[in-house]
Amino acid sequence: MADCREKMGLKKGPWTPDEDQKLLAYIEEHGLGNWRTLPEKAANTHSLYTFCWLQRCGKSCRLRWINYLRPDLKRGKFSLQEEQTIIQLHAFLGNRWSTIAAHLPNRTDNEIKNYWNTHVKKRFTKMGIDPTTHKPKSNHVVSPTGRTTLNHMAQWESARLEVVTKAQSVDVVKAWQSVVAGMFATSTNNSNRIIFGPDQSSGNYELDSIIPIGGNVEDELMVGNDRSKCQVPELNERFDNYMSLHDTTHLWAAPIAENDVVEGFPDFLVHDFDYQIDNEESITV
DNA sequence: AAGACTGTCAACCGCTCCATC
DNA sequence: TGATGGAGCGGTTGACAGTCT
Repeated sequence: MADCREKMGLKKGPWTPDEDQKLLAYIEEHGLGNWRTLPEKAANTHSLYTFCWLQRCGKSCRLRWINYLRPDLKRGKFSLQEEQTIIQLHAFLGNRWSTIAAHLPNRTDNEIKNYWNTHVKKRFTKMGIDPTTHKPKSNHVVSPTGRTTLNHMAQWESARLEVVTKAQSVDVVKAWQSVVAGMFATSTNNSNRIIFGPDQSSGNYELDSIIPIGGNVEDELMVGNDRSKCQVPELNERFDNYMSLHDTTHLWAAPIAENDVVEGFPDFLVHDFDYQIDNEESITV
């Protein structure tokens, strides 16, 4: 494939400012359209910036535009809010970077993916939390009280819960909470609750296209009368993960003993966040 | 000072999805 | 209804910068 492209005279590797200019000029003039034929069109256009051929495949052009040239892109360090949103959404959606990116305005899926892999994933691993499942690793070293690692988790969880309360604009978070609430609701009054339902067109339960519908929890989600089981397998799994974190509350909510350090991790301090979490009192849920 | 190591991120690759014919 | 091709996605790579020894 690459050889074929090279034979066709198409270039790969880092983009030059000149190439960026040509691509921008073309998009400004013609708008976004057929990526595959764009380089040919750009090359044939008698615009100011097309004296030279844009020797890139359409795919490369699309990527360059989406990840770098788009004018609405927000570049630079992720804010605390953004990071927490990513963690929250990842717990629910997994590696669906494009879906996660859709909830972070002006950030690209590639950027989020990179951030996850280079920052968050590493931190989770250090905390003894499996970054894939968001569950504590079973073989992670803990103190004899079993409390310390959980304390770190608790602080992360505390921050996470904070964003749950703050990030009301993130509809997936809201919807997720709605499901969690719905699963344990005993009231018959469901009129104001958001409920997941099948995609209207396909009839499938699709996490990418979660839509609030009216109706009854039992009809749309539950398996028989069992409120602990959802008809969406992936949602069940994610919900289990969510609950597994909460299940530890009775352990880590207890007062922390002094000098309670993680064995084998002397440098593993109160928390290893890049950001500050106020204090340990905030742990209680 | 220099080589080794590590972290970051832009870009690529291969695959799937989906629209069109 | 199957074939085809374009768009988009997620995993991976590699270049480069920064840090360590």
